[in-house]
Amino acid sequence: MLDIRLIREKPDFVRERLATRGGGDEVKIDEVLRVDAEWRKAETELQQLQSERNRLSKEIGGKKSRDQATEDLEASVRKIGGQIVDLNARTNLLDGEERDLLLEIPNLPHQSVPIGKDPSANRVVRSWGKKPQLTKPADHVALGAKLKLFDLERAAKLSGSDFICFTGAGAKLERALINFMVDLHTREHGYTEISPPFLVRRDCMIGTSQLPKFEPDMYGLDQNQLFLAPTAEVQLTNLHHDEILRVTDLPRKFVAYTPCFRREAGAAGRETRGIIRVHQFDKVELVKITTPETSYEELESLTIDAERVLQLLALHYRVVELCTGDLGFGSAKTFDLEVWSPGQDAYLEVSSCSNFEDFQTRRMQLRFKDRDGKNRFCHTLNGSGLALPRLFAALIENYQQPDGSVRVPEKLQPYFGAETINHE
RNA sequence: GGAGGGGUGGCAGAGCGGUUGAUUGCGCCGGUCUUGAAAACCGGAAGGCCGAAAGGCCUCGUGAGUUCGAAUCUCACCCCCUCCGCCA
Repeated sequence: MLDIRLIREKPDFVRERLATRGGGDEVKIDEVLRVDAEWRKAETELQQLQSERNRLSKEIGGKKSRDQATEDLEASVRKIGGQIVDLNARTNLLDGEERDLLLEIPNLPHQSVPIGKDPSANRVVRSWGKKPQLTKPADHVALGAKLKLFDLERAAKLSGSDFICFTGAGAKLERALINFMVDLHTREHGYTEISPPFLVRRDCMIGTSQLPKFEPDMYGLDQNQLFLAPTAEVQLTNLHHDEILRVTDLPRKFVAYTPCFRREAGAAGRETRGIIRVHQFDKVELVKITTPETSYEELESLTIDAERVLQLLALHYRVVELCTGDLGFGSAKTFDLEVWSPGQDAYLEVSSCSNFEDFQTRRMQLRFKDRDGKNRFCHTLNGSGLALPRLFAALIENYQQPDGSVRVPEKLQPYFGAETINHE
């Protein structure tokens, strides 16, 4: 949520920054300002009446204690009371309207973000490793079938299309990757491991800005008013919502492995083959809660923490800085990690590392007391570290051998318990 | 599913119709003392909104009600906890 004061003071600046996203959201600013002006007018009027009531009530109290008549005063207060009720209803209505509008406006891109309409304007900031030399590489679907690593047909029996059922060595590889990543981030990168619930309340989903705008993409349990979390970002970022943290407690760094649930309503055919885009997938997520002063350094280090997974697995990847038009709703700046997929002959997004600045914390009232004793909104960041199905796919494609087996990366062998994955 | 208890400032915990936006303890910040720290002592600070400012307003889970006046009384809702039952 944007700061209403910023919108009041620099509406042109806000409009201009929003326009760089290309979503047309800048037109909402006029509406917000109109409602805000109306609300403030009503609020001021309301406060004057309340002030008057307080003054008269105090006077009544004084007179009563001296046994003096108060009928006239009481009548006046009653009259003011009626006006207050009406005006209060109005300010509440306007206030709610204003908040609803603000909740649907995306974050402002950071000044450093390249301007652009679509992914073609994204900027590759670095790449690591190189593509493996493979002649006619099989893609993960073929490899998975041959080695019986997952079974999409059987998954469909259970849950419908676009679900994965890992099997045998595939299930074990998935589990090995999870443990490998969580251990790495806890032992070497200083994150605290969390194992959160997978169902979350509506207000948490609003806090991290999946709602209200993206409700059609979410799985919800109407009966219980709960949602299946689409990413552990929701749980980890909301851990401290409605709190005032001490500055000495920051930054907080969390890592969690969780399944993630996405309806992806209307997702098109592109990039959906095999296990690349599914309704449920596992992910190891990194979240940081920081002060505003350090959040951009923390974004750099968070990205590097995620990259480290790919480096240790010796997988070629590149880091892409998203342009304004490709930025997620709440993000001010994002680096995507894209791993090389020989089978797709393309790069696959396996992580999205973003700084949300105070966009989420303003929604969820997450603050810290700074060294001057002033309460300020924290900054929040998150990134996958990493998303599993795509990492899985890239891994087996990159490590496939001429004989049809898959070699297990050295660092993963202690977790997997073998050096290769062979035919049964 | 059944029965009960409770939601107050960073935390714990008083207050139960009128200078109580709130006693106190812990924690926190500043100071004195100390080589430094601890202890002790003194002092400071709830959150938010409107306003250029002066100042004003709101908030004791949320909303409505009673009242001249509500943290305090009534009702509804939300949330948390305990016990019993069922269950992994």
